Amino acid sequence: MARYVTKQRRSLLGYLARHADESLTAQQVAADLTASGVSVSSVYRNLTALEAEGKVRRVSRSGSRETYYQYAAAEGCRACLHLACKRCGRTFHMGMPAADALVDRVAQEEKFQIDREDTVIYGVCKDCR
Amino acid sequence: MARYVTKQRRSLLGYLARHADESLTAQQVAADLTASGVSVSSVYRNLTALEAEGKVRRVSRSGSRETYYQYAAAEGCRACLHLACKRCGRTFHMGMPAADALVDRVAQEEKFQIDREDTVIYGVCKDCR
DNA sequence: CTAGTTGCAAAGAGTTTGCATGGCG
DNA sequence: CGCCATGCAAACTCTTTGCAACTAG
Repeated sequence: MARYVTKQRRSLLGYLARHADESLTAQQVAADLTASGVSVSSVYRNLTALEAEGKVRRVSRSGSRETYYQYAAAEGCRACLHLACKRCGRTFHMGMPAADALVDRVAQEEKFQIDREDTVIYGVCKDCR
Repeated sequence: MARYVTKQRRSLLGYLARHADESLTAQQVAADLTASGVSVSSVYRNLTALEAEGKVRRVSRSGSRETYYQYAAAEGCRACLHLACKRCGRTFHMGMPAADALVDRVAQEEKFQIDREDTVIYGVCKDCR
């Protein structure tokens, strides 16, 4: 339970917010924040804490060995599906109507209940094509 | 690079085929095959080789730190989307019509080109609800 | 016979943890 | 002040690699 607002935690949140639409490895975050005077262990510990709090999401790119972290900014973020570009690494939000339609359709046709929070759809965004 | 059919490779393929609808960590595979006289390094090396050959897919479950491997059996497997149950770990194939519709819709509405091979949709299957 | 493979053990990479110190409330 | 959080380094876990022996073709 993170009760204290330490400067390290603030640094991390600030950093994540500034990279809200990217997915970063713990390594990258640690490397960048170490320069700002935050220890590696603090980065890991806070990342874990924030994930438990739901403020950060842990995604994983296929083909890569590392785990990626991503700021779970907005509230509505939890209700929409995410599209991750394999080229630029940015994340996009799928429009609600489209997302709803998809979830409903799969539920009906495949009898499979999609978990919006955990699902990340990979592909190539319009800018990278 | 010509490939030899060694007993280790055969063991691995057999094992994977027997667990075709599950996703397993390299660890699990290694542990089980070690008992059958296959060394850990061979498991890793063959898993990597098979992934390069496209016979095995590397997926990753959100919330988990490890990488999961899964047998990419059928050919048509490459063209359809995958649904992974978070409860039982099994993988299902999304019917082609539904998958096509989804890919097309996202391409149109979001201008995002989905990569069917890399995308794994998480949720709960009908048996686990 | 030749080149791909294997096992083992040592080396790496990434992440976690114990403990004394430091800082928020 | 009491407690949680931080740093640092050691500990760990998972995966990769060097090398000599081995084997499929």
